[in-house]
Amino acid sequence: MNSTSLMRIYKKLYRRFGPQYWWPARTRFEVIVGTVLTQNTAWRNVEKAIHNLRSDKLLSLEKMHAVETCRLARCIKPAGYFNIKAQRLKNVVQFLRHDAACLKQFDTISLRKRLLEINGVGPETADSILLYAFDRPSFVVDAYTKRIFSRLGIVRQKDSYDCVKAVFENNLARKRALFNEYHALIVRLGKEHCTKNNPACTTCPLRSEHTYTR
DNA sequence: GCCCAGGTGTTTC
DNA sequence: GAAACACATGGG
Repeated sequence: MNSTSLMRIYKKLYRRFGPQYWWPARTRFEVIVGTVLTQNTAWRNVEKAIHNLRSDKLLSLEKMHAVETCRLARCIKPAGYFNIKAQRLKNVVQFLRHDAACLKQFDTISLRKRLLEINGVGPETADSILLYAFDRPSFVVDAYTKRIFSRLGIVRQKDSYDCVKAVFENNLARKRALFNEYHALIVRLGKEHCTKNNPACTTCPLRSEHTYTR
């Protein structure tokens, strides 16, 4: 594996799919809400939950802080795990209310550590918040990333989150815009070509990247 | 009815 | 550490 491979793959995806304009949300706060709601959940279900939150005018830091957790849970029901996610949203809101003002002074690594201290914010959620809400160059690894790049022989399925993240961050220019577009394109590819029971297909833009050893 | 989807925390070994 | 389990809805 080398840096050229990752950029070549990126360019193939970009040529095929074009810009993805991520994260799909109207505000930074909505981005953060989405990162929690989409945990192990199909995005279409997250959209229903976001719609409910918008209808109930809960898509702001102070409104979400003020609302009762059980009402928040009812609102986000379509996104699944609603009791847990309602509490997780409350935890994130609490963090933002106390620390939003001084977040700018932290470097990306320190900010990531602070985010990971929030119960309900794991590495992927933290990186998504950093990249898509805070404009920090922190590469996001998700299930699609592992599935696609392990099939390409670039990482292993058993590799840790931080290991896969390092492969990308150490072999790409540390640019927010690149990390943003790359992850978005991986998700686009994953949804259309790399679901669990669809390991390879003739229209996959990366079909020529597979090395078949036997 | 079963499998899957842009994870995370807790428990247990 | 890492494996097993709980958390839950909606679409294919």
